[in-house]
Amino acid sequence: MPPVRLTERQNRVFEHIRAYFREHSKPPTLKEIGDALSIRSTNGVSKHLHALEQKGYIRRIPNEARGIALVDTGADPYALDGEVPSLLLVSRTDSAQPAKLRNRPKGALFTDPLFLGRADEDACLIGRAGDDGMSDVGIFKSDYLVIEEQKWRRISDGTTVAALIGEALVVRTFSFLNGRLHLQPANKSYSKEAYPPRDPACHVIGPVLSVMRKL
Amino acid sequence: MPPVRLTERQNRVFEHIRAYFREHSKPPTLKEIGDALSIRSTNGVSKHLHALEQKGYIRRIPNEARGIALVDTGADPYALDGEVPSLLLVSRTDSAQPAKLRNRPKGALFTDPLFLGRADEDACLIGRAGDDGMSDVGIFKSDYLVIEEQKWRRISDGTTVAALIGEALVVRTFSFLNGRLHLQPANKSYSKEAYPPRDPACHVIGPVLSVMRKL
DNA sequence: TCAAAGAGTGAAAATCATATCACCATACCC
DNA sequence: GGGTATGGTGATATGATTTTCACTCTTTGA
Repeated sequence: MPPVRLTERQNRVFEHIRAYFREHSKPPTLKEIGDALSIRSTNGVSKHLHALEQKGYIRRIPNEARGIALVDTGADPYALDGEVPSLLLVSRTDSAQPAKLRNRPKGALFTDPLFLGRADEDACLIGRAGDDGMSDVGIFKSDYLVIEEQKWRRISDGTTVAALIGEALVVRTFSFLNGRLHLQPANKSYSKEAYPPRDPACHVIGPVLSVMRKL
Repeated sequence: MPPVRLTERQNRVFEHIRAYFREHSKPPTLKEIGDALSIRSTNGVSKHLHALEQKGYIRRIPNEARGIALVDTGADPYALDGEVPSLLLVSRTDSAQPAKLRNRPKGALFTDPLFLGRADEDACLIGRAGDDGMSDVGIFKSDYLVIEEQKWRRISDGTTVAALIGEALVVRTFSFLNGRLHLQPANKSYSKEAYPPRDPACHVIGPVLSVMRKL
């Protein structure tokens, strides 16, 4: 069934919710909607929301503060313009799906060949450090990392690598001992971890070639 | 002030907020964060949020349900037009002849506009850190530094700057007090120095915009 | 004309969320 | 040993927000 038409007033309410979302990245309260549209009673607003929900424009979560969700089917802002990227800046990826690493890039950064060393440009990508586990060696959360994608078998012990652990991209010192991948943080307040090969909770992307930080 | 480092626990809280945002398009409540991280008291969560706010990772809106906002650190959609900026890599220069800084460059590095921020490309150059005076904040000897040339009078106190002291190019925290230029290292084993303006032994080049390191 | 449906008021009740208090424990540094 | 930072528990107070109830008014279509 096609979405039912909105009355003029209902459309105003709906548009205000979208505008509020754009500005605050969260839903408004009933009172805030009322203030904006000069509706003094939250109940008046509540009835509009009920109508919008019936007509399929929003979803409500009962008894929850700001429990309004847009049912948006619209196209997401794929702001990315396909330029001449040097290295892909990869987005958050789950360790269970490492193949998706290059899927939805956040962008691309021009990178001088100096920072790639001898590595093949096409094997390199850029990620951002997800924690401060290596802050003792000067690699901090959100630093930009030039990573050379490489199978863990070819990485020698003691190499600084980037790895996905769950949804986080972290930097660690790599070693392979007793049939397990060891990821050692430099910072002792972080804990050392070891995983069996092919554990979906852990994917070693490859050596970190360079680190870049915007101050 | 560069963003202060997060503890492992604080990082977990921060990452959970981001994950919640991705999934629900709105901020979580204190209780929801607590449930996810096994913190039974909302006060425990509250303290984490306070720390995250102090360190500049989030912003809180007092007395508001879900009053958490992520401080925009995302890749700036700086849809820059033209070429890839190529910055001069300067060579050793004596502080008494700062005008010679660009004279016999060692080379040039392609540098993504992201690392220049709003600075004018032509005012920027690249130098290499000459000592470990800022190793405590993750800037090490021989790191590549993107420096915006700027007169010291226009630099505000607390800015991280590059300066020539004798023949060495060093990174320090700048301040101007009692008619003297103060250069404060982050590392305690280095000594703080102060110079009168126009002392040939010291030339402040300008703010350090970015740091890059080949591993 | 009369009954829905839309739009709204005002207030109280119920629940959701945040803020604040006191107190405990561990680690680390001087 | 004392001070500070971190990471907690649990209770309670104070707001913030949503729900519900009773009632009014106008528009609209059969």
